[in-house]
Amino acid sequence: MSEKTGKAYDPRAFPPFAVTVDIVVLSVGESLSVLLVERGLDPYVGWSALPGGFVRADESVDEAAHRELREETGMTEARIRGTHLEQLETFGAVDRDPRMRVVSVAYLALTAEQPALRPGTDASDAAWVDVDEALAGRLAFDHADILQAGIERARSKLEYTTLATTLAGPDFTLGELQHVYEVVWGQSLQRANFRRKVLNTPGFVEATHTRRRGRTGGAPATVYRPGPGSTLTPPMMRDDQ
Amino acid sequence: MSEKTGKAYDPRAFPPFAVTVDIVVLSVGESLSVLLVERGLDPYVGWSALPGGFVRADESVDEAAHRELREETGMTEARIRGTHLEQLETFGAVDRDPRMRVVSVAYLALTAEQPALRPGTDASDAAWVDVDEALAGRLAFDHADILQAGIERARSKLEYTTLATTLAGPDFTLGELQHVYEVVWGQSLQRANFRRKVLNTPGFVEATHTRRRGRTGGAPATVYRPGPGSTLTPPMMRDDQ
DNA sequence: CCAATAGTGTCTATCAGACAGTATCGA
DNA sequence: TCGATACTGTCTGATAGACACTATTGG
Repeated sequence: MSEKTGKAYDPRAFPPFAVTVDIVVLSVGESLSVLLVERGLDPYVGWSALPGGFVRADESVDEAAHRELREETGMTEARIRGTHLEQLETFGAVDRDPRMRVVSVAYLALTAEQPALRPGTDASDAAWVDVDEALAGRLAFDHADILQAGIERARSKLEYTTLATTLAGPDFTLGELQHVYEVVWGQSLQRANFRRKVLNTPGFVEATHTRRRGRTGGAPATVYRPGPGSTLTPPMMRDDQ
Repeated sequence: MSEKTGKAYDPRAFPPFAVTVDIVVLSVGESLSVLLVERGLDPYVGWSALPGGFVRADESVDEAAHRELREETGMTEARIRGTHLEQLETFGAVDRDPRMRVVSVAYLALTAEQPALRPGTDASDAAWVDVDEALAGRLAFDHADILQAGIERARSKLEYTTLATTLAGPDFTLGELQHVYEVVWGQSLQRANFRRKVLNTPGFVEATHTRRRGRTGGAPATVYRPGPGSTLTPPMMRDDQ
């Protein structure tokens, strides 16, 4: 940071802000869903909101995001390690919180399937909600904007990174990985072309030489795990929208 | 934002933060350069720093970024309108400012050529510095990290958006546009292929039906202006690095 | 003339889109 | 047997990489 050069500086002269983190935790099951909590306090008491909280004086903003992910989602340590967390965007409108001036640093978390929410923890009021439902209903504060930004970030990240493997779980079949793409992008892909792209991209996936049977019949599928690569060049293509 | 659900809430119980904006203003002349100001106050007095300042109580963070861009760069209104400004990333390490807890929301600005810095304004101490020099020398606070993030954002944005036209100026020849890519990416491109890509991408550029003579001989080049398109699908290709 | 830049054309390799076809499972 | 899924192969069109060639300027 840097104040306006050449002017006198007095820290107390500048308005105090509260800084929070809010986390868009996305997961792919039947459809794309987001983790929401029910607010127990004013304002917006009883409304659905993204998990999050105030940044403490002795922790960085990134650390606060990790802490809130632990405290508010009830995810196990192992599940947290398999979760991708990145900074999304900062929301700083003047009136976004009716109580006081609050700037929120939003984060995006991508995690496999639906981690079991542990009852009895701080996350006992957390629930997975279909993103379409979440956007159609009412969310506290400007959380609908934040959720929208998170979804769009996730959509574009699947294009040029291997992050879909994080959403597909510790291991997965190519059919399951394709399902992740189809659910996040909201469009169907051609099986043969999808397989060719994934298997011809070095470092995307690694075969585990085991097979998995589906529930509805069909030949058993090879199980893969995430490969060492992180970027997709050229990217996975999707129809413009 | 949302505090930890189910716990008592008292705004005064949460630590006060100062919130600043810092702007990475990039421009392409002979090489890629960044606008730096010399700090006139402690800490880091006399050091180079990114332009920026505190967010006021009655303005949004985005508004603060626009205001600082006006106040600290000495750019004319017309130049400001031709400048791209977007949020980059938020830096929130605990000890990034020795005085107090400061969270900085960094912005990236892309502007044409080197706008004349108006002496006698707040920007009288502002100067364009080669980004390599800026990164090799010392910058105040964590501004080297912020600059690095800005450069990388600019590099990737040229791949999949038409923003290079913003850096090339209100109008430009294809040679000038290619020079923007080569300077930002630090690699040379094949002329014929670059021309084909630009001209075959609908909405990238529009011919003005005027021609411009260079300084070192050569045929006069057609002058283009930015087209209505904003995204490049498929993206402009560059060698991995 | 030469150097430098603008602009065009072409061959090739790669890759995405589309789709046909075979193989292996559960019911 | 049938429905469903896994997996392979192939044709075509679009496009990037590489490079050769001509045209027009200043010196």
